[in-house]
Amino acid sequence: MKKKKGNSSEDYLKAILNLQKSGKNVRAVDIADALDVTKPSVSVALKKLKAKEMICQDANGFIGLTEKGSTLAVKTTNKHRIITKLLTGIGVNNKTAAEEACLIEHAIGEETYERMEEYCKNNNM
Amino acid sequence: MKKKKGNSSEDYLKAILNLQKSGKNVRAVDIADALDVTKPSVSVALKKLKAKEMICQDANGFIGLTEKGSTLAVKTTNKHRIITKLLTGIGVNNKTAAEEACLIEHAIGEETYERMEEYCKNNNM
DNA sequence: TCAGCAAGTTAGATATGTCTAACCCTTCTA
DNA sequence: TAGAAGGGTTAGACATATCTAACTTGCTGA
Repeated sequence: MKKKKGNSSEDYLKAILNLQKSGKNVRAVDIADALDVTKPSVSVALKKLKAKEMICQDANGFIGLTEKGSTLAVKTTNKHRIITKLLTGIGVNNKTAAEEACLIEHAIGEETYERMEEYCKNNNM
Repeated sequence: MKKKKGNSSEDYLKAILNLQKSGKNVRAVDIADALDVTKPSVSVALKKLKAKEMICQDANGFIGLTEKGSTLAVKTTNKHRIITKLLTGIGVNNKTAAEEACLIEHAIGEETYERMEEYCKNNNM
């Protein structure tokens, strides 16, 4: 990942979910690499996610999503996927679409997300 | 306007352009009302816009857009309009579409904006 | 004429998120 | 076994945007 900084909690959760899918134990450094931020940034962000009971971290530093965190991570990931799909659908290149979807996903609410899902379904996207 | 805060320079320019269109002289308080922020917030924002030569303010406090500011304001307004159109096009209600377009417009670049324009044109939106 | 109000500004604080510097631990290795 | 290397955390600073409090200025009305 690159350029645009200023990640939100959801970006961190999304990254954690993504790393988990790759099968390895997730550590803070992995997240730092994935989001292209420094370790302290991750450390601070994880502290907040713990306070919100979104993640848990064991004695070895391995990070896991709680029920709550997982739900939000999945939701955010789905939003991201749908927005990317819509953008590429109108001709935006894949790379740009994925990057901008990352920013747009924080701007859209439940209603818009649902309309987007319907739109994709109705248009076989 | 309501809810979501954290306006960018572009939001202020857009508001100024919008107020100008209504035909009255634009003052800082008008912007504060339009964006639902306090006078100090506007004062600080305007100072930055002046530093970037986006606006000018006469002895009476009346605010005008410079060539540079006007160009950006128009561009941003167009972005906003197109995004709103696309959102309502997939079934999002007008109010939500307008509010979210305000946030999304800062997330999309030139390429995406052009693709959106083309899409609207090709679909008679 | 003087009090009061509207408009604009500055100062100081809060909230996010990021960075560098520095420090603590643990494990690996020469 | 001592030092390097890797992982994690804290402290302190910067940038952005917002707010409240307080001050200045100018106009208006009794």
